[in-house]
Amino acid sequence: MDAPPRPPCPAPPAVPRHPPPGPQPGPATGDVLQQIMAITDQSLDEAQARKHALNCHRMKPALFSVLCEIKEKTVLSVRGIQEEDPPDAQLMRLDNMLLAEGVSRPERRERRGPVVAGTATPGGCPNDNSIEHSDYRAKLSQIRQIYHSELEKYEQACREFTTHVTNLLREQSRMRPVSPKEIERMVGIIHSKFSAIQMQLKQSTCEAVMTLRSRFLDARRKRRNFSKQATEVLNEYFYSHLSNPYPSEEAKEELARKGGITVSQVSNWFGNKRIRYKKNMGKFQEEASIYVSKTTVDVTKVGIPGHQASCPLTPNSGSSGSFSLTSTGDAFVSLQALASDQPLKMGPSSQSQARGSWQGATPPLSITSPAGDPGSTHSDASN
DNA sequence: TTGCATGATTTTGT
DNA sequence: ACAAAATCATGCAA
Repeated sequence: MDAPPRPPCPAPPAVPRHPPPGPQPGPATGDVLQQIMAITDQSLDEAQARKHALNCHRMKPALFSVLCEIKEKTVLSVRGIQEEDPPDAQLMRLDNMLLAEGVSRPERRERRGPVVAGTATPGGCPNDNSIEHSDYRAKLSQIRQIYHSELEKYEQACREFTTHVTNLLREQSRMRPVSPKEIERMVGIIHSKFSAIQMQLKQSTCEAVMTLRSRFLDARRKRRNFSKQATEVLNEYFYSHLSNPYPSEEAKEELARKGGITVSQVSNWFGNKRIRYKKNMGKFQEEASIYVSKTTVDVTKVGIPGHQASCPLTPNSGSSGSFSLTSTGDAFVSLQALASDQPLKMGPSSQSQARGSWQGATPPLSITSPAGDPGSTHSDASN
């Protein structure tokens, strides 16, 4: 039982001399109650004086303790109903997302390169997305700023309101029983109300970030052509493995690293390339001759084909000896086939299931005449 | 403005 | 699950 603070009271008695109007319910308490009720009708000064007089009334302590007792009972019965709710899962989700998006943190000055771009790109892949990227960052920063300023506002308002209510309750505790616990509870209620508002803020911030993301980072909407470096690397691999243009996972990773693109982009590229090449080989004649001859030069420069270190990009189907020697020799195979104008034949083990569909498409390229008109030479192959 | 090139996604087949 | 095929949407040169 916590006794409420009592204001200092110099003179004990001083019972108001007002003659109570009407019939009296009790000798002294009725009188006091009447006076309390009348306070609201009086002027401020008069009420203040009356308040002081009541505070000093000899019955006040007794009355106060009765009030305390009654209140304790009612409050206990009320309090059992609603206790502090469990940590909100929704709020946690929002917090996590804001943290992940970098909105929760005040402001970070990180100057890191893109995630996909490896450090080992000698040609230096110019970040195609830099413009969009900075635009995105600017917008994100704007959102972050708004979020933080609003959050600060809410927090300040919450603090002010809490202080205000606390003071008010402390003030009132002189007149009615208000335990510190109750003040605490009230503060808790205020905080929960304000955190509900904060949650709304977080929610709308999340929505804004999502919209921004979809607008700026949707790769399909913001398609950028690959850098020359990337195209070069991919084409080199494609034409040097023309008989089996299915890079293994490791090969894809290496290609991605060399080209400064992602592995899935490599996969996409090969998917597109295979289908488009097959559809219209004539159109790719020139390109093919360029890359094949390029690889041939490389091969001659490197020396004996078949040396693993000379070309780490081995096709995934090259598990047996046949591919260990064709990693670079693939160009040779192609060349031989091209020279003899015959479709390429791979080892039986290396050409299974899906690859079969490619096998028939392997072109009888004639790189001996790169400038030759493709339409006349291979019009049959184009469909 | 238009048509083609090209990267990404979706659908379909195995 | 993976690849082919179809389709979408954008980039870019003429």
